[in-house]
Amino acid sequence: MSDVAPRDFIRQIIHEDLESGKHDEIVTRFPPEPNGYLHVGHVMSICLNFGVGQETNGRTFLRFDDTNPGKEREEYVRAIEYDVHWLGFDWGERLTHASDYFDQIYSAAEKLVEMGVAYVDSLSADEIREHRGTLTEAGRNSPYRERSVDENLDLFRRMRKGEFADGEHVLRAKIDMASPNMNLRDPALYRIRHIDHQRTADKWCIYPMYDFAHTMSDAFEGITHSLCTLEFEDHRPLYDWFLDQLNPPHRPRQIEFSRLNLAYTITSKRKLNMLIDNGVVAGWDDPRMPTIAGMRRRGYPAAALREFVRRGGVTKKDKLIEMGVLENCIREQLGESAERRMGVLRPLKVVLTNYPEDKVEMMQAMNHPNNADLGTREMPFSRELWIEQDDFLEEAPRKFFRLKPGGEVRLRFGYIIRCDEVVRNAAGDVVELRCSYDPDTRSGTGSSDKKVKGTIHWVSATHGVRASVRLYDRLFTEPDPNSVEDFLSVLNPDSLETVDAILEPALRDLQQSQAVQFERLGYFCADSAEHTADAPVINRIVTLRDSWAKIERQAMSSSALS
RNA sequence: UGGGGCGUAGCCAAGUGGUAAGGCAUCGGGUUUUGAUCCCGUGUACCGCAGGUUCGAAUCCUGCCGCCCCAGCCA
Repeated sequence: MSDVAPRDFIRQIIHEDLESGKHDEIVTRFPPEPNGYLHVGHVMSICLNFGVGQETNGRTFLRFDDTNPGKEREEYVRAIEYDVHWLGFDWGERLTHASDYFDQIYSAAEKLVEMGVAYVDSLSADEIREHRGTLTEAGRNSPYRERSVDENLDLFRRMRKGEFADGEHVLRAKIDMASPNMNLRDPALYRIRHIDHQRTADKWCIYPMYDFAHTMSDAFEGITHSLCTLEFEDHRPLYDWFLDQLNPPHRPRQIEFSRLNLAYTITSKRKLNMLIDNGVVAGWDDPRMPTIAGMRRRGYPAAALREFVRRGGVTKKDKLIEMGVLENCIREQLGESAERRMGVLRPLKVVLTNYPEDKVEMMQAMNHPNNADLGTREMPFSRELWIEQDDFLEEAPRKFFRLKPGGEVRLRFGYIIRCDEVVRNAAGDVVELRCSYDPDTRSGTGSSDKKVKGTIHWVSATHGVRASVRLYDRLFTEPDPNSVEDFLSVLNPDSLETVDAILEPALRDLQQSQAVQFERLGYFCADSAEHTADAPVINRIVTLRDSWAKIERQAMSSSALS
C-alpha cells in the first residue's frame, strides 16, 4: 500500500483492519445492475473499489446485480465490462452475477423461514403499503405474519414451483413493523415474477430483492468491505440483520460514501433517457453525455477520469464538483501526450500579394513544444492561406495581439505578415485580407530579428483538408440541473455547434479516437464512429484555457460600468 | 412532526485537543513563435450558529440552525 496515496476515511478503515489483523486480504466489489450505461458517478465507485483492491494487493469482483429480470439486459452487461476495462481495471476471474448465487440465496431464505424470522405474506402490494405506516406512524402487522413455519415453508416452496401468480405472495423478513427505520418494517425478500431471466432463463419464477441478494452475494464472495453510496445508509441495519441471523463464514462490512455530482450535468437514468427520447442528444454515447461511453467518444482519456475522481475525494459530504476540475484533468493529460496540429475552425482567406503564385514552401513544425521526441512535420505554405476569423479585428483594442489593418502578426512556424487591405463583399462583410509577408522572417532560418506580439495559426488554402468539426459544450445552463423543476427547461441550446473547418494536410492521417491539440484552440479527436479519411468528423474534447477571453470579458464589464 | 447522515475559503479536501495542508478556481507577475504549457507570488476560512469543558477546542459536551436520504413486490 502506497504511503503517498490519499487517505480517505474508507482507506483508513481498511488500513486499520489490515493492521489489526482483522483481515489478511481485502476483497471489494463493483456491483452494477445491468439496466443501463455507466456514468461519471460510477467512475468514482469503480476507482474506489478496484483502487482499494490494487493498493492492498487484494481482490475486486465485477458483480452484476441482476435480480430484477425484465429491466436488465446482456447488452448492458457487455457495455459495462467494456467501460470498466477501458477505465483501466481488470477483474481477472472475478466476474460474477447475483444470479450465480440464486440457489444459495434461496437456501438462505428457507433457513430464515425455518428460523421463524421470515414469512410468506399474502397481502397485495397496495395492502402492504397501507400496513407499512408512514415516516411518523408505526406500521401494522400483516394478518399473515404469524403463519407457522411449516405453512410458510410449504407456501414458499410452492411459490418457487410456480403455483402462484405474480403478486399473490411475497416472502418477508419478520423484524419490526414499528421500527423508525422503514427498511426494517418487514422488508420483502422474494417476489414472484413469471418472467425469463437473461441468464437463468425460466429456472426461477421468484427472485430475491436487492437487500437480501446483495448481502448474501457479498458474504458468499468473501467481500470484506462493501462500499456503496449514502442512500443505502438506512439499509445497513438490514444488511447486518441478515448477517446476524445467518452468521455466514465471512462477514462483510458495509461502508457508505457520498456520490460524486458534476456541475452542469445529470446522471439520473430516467432523465438521461429523456434526453435521448426527446432528440436532445443522439444516444447513450453522444459526446455530450456524462456516460462513460459518451466521455470516451468525446475523447476524455481514461487517466483523466481517474485523476478527476481522485481529486474529488471520498467523503460523506454531498458534493457538486465544478466542471473546471474535470476539464483541468483532461487538459493536463492531453497537454503532455497529444501532438500539436493546426486547424482553422472559421476560415478567413488571406492572400499574400508578394508571394509567388505557384510557390510552395514546406515549413517545419514541432509536434510538441515541450517534447522534441515527438518530432516534427512539414506544413505546406503558399500564397493563399486560411486564418481564423477571430484572429482578425478591424477595430482592435490596444491589447489585441492578432491581425488588424496595417498590423503585423507571426504565422506560427511561418512568416511574419502585415495586413495591407481588407476586402469586403456586397453585404459589407470582410471576406479576404490582402497581406504581404516579410521574407526575412521565415521561422527558424529568418535573418530578421523582428519581433511581433502575436502568433496565429493557419492552413494553406491549396493544401487544406475539409472536415466537419463538432464543438461541444455543457448540456445545461444551470450548475445543478437537478434542482430545477423542469430540467429540460435549462438545456444549453448551444451544446453542439458543427463547423466546416480546414485542417493542415498532416491531419489526413488522423485515426479514429486519436486525440491532437489544434494549436491555440483546444484538444480534438477523430470521432470513433463517424470519422473517415475521406469525410473527417472531429470532436472537440475541450478548449484550451483562454486568457484572452477573460480579458475580453473584463473589458466588457468595465465598459458596461462606465 | 419519526429515523439516518452531512456542515472547514467560490468548488473539492486534509485535519482525530496544541494554535487551520493541498488541489481546482480567482487575482497579480515572469518565460514563451500556442494570449497554451511552465514558473513565481496571491486567501482577515468568525472551521454552520450559540453556549460549555480545558492552560489550550475545527477537534470533547449541550442546545440550535441549514442541507441530503428513507414510506418499491427497483437497485
